[in-house]
Parts: sequence; C-alpha cells; structure tokens
Amino acid sequence: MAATTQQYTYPDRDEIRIEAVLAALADPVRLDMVRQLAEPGTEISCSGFAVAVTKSTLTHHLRTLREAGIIMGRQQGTARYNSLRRNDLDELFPGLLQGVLAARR
Amino acid sequence: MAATTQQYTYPDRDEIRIEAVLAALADPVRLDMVRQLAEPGTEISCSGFAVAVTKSTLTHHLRTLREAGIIMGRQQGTARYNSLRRNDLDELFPGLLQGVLAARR
DNA sequence: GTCGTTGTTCGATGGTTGTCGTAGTTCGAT
DNA sequence: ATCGAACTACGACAACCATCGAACAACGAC
Repeated sequence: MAATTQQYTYPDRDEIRIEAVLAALADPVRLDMVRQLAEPGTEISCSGFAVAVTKSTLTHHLRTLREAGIIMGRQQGTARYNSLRRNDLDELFPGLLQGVLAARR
Repeated sequence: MAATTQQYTYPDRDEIRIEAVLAALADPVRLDMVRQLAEPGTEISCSGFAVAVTKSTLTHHLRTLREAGIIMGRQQGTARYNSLRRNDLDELFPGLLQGVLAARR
C-alpha cells in the first residue's frame, strides 16, 4: 500500500510534544527544510526541497517532521505540498520558531 | 587528571550553534534539568538536580548542556554550581527558551 | 592521616537513527 | 496501455547516544 495519494494522520495540536519538536529540529537537514518553509505562505513539494539527500531519506525526514507536528501536507495530483504548522507551534511554544529561525546560518 | 576542581572551557557566545542547542534540549532528562534551572538566579549543583539517573549519566548530560552553550558552572569547594546562560541564549535565539519553557509538562 | 562527599573518566551495552539502494504504488500524459 | 514522474515502504548498515557500574581524583571535616 501507500504511495502518493495516501492520506496521513497528523497529531492534534494538544498532542504535539516539545521533545519530539526539538528532536525533529535538531537535525541539520530537517532544520534546513524548515527554513525553506519559513516564509509565510510557502508550500514545497517533496521534490522541491533543496537538500543533499536521496528521495528515501527525504521521505524519512518528512515523516519525522510530520509526526512531530511541524508540517502538514496538501495533496494535489501526484504532488504533496508541505507547509509549516506555524499557528499551532506559535500557540503551543510562543517564540520557539522565531528563535530557531533567528539563528545565523 | 580531572575531578571536581577541573576548570572547563565554555563556548563563546558566537560559537553556540542552534543544532547543538536543540539536540541538547531534545532529551527529556536534560530538558527537565533546564526547567529546574529556569527560575532566574537559580544555581543547582550536580547532586542537587532531581533526576532519575545515576551520577555518571548526570555528568554526561551536564557535559552535553555545557558544550552546547546552555549552562555555565561556578566552582565552590567540592561543589560545582550550574546556571543557565540565559542572556547568551536570548541574544542568539530570542524567544526560543521562552517557547520551550512554555510547553506543558 | 582517614573518611565521606562530590564529581569525573572509562569501558561496555543496548537502542535509536540517518543514510542509502531497491522495489513498489499512484497518478497524469502521451 | 505504456511511460515517466512523484512519493513511499522495506531491509540493511554504520554511527551515534543514553545508560550503567566500577574505579579514580580532589576537597573538607574530624
């Protein structure tokens, strides 16, 4: 089973745990992906991320971010467009995302 | 070498990397230690932390937090008093600490 | 000096995870 | 219906890490 059209379950806002969020953001590749999603209104498909890993590794990182509650996906055709759950994160951990994104590269 | 009196080197403010900070905070034990240090002016010695791990494990966590730039230590007799580098963290990543500490336990 | 307290270091171990290649599935286009 | 594009799943492997026990070092107190 499971390909592009699969519908995922996302954690509710009150199911998001800070440990999972921090662990997800701690990886350099995933942090870079979040930076690319940071601009408001940004949606990036799986193949649209500028990262130096293979597709299977990228899928793994997307799942980690999704299960941590950091991103959401919108299905459109064969593509899945990912975006930041900024409202939820700002509500739960006010300032966290801002502080992380303020870090100099 | 190396016992209680050892003087450590701490990363300068501009050497603190966000990936290391996030990785250090992602561990439940270390996050709990940071919460215990969060009250302004708080200093906690190695044996003063309320954690469910052995001393050697606690030393490991303290080193991780220290090398990430999250805590500093003040030597006094045989005890080493640890405190948060709140000023440095707030300057580098404004809002991060606040957001992390806002998470419900 | 001797002892207890405080904290570190050194293996060892088991679990987690980041990475990849390969194979498979769904969809749209030709 | 056949092909390619987009993405996922599975198995494998290496690297990292949290944890512990045991031994060690420095200091203060008696």
